[in-house]
Amino acid sequence: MKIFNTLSRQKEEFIPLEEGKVSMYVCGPTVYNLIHIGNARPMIVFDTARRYMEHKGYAVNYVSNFTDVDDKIIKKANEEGVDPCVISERYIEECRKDMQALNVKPATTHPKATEEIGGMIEMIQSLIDKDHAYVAKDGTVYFKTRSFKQYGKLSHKNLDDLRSGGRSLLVSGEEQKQDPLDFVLWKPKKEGEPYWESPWCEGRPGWHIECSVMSKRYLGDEIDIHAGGEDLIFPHHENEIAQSEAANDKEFAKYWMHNGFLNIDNKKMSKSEGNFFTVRDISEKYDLQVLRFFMLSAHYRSPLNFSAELMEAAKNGLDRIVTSVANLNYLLKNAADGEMSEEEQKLAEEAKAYIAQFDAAMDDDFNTADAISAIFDLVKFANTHVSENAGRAFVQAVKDEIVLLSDICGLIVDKQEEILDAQIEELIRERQEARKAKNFARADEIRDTLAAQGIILEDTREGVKWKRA
RNA sequence: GGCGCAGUAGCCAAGCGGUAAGGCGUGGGUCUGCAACACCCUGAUUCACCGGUUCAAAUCCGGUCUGCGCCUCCA
Repeated sequence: MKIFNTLSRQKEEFIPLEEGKVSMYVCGPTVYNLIHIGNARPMIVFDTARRYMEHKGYAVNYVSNFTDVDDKIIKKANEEGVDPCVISERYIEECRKDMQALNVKPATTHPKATEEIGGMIEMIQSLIDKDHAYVAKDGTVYFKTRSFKQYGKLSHKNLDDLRSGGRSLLVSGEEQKQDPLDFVLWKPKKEGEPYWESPWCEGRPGWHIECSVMSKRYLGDEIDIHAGGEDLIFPHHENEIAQSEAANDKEFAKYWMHNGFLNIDNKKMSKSEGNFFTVRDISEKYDLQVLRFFMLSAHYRSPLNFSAELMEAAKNGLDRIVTSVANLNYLLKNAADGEMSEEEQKLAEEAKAYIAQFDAAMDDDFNTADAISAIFDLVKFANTHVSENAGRAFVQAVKDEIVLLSDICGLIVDKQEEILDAQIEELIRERQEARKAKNFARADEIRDTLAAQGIILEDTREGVKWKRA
């Protein structure tokens, strides 16, 4: 299995620290609002990577944090006149709901920054002790960027370039930095802000230190994979490396994975542009499986454009897979028991090639776009070779294969049959009677009535099938 | 200014040295009371452009044009 490593800017063979195990940390959202569809991309993409590694037999220890102390959370809390934790708790809950609808597996651990303050103080102190950090007059603690020789190795920047860059890196109130590139580890509280006691001042942690500490606590000093959006490469991940490696004297993460950005109608998503969508917004119009399918239809490192048309196309594409599985379920009802025929065995063997095709795509830096094409090839195979004459064992085998591959992508394609209420059942029955009597006007009328309720009827050779719009 | 990414059919998107996957859409056909589903057929002599390397290039090298990202909170 190969993974593109931002550190080397190359695909590298994945070799875990410990055989059969993967430790993975994914930077999670700051919970000051409902998550937007841009937040959803890393969640979906890295959840898929996790699922694939689990499919390959790795035990994956997957950690993803919630940043629950931050300026934006405090701002929102002040607006609503509530405690910041009311805001963060609320949006953590909402985020969990969205993740569930997106079929993103809960992480092994979802640490919260505010519950890890002790560890942060400890790490900051050890950085001070090692002369990698210093305390300013007002109690702010800064990381001494120049003290970490490899600073810039992830983002491939060198300190002097950063320095001479077009703008001044000195922000107001930060004149006390020894170097403009130094960044905050701990900052003093301001009026009305939540704070914690520390050896330096009452205050709160800087953003970067959180992830270093949570990763260390739940996964250890060295981990296999650290992932997040590409915008986090600099400065967030660069700073994490500096903190962790300076404090632990070990290589922080072996593989760094970054997903590309999601654009809306070819523009960066932003509230001011009015092209801002939350996951919740999308869920009002689509099953979120469609969003997931859409995001996996491109490579995770490529920029991805989002638009209404593209979502429609994604919906139709996903439907093709779902319909195929529904058909197989249908065939399963009346299929004959017993061994597979010789021809079926041969075909079943042939079908296994699609798994290999899928795996080969995923082994190549999680090429989900290519992997999905293997699923489509399999669907075509099923639609072509599995008929009403097929035996149960064969139908089941093909279905299991589609479901397996879809499941690795986190796509739910085996829809459980819902029980319709009696009234609708009766209408469907009445329509069958009407069709038999060649009263097509009445039959179509019933079909239209049900369609208005979001129930689409399809007449197949085996009988009437229905699905939700 | 520094660092980096991308340009493949109407749209989306793989391929990254051996002669263009897949999906959506379009049009035609089979099936069907009709519709839907499904299946078959329908598409790039060509991969932004110009040079070069090679027996061979969408794939490598150089240049041009266009679009984009990061360098500041941001997935």
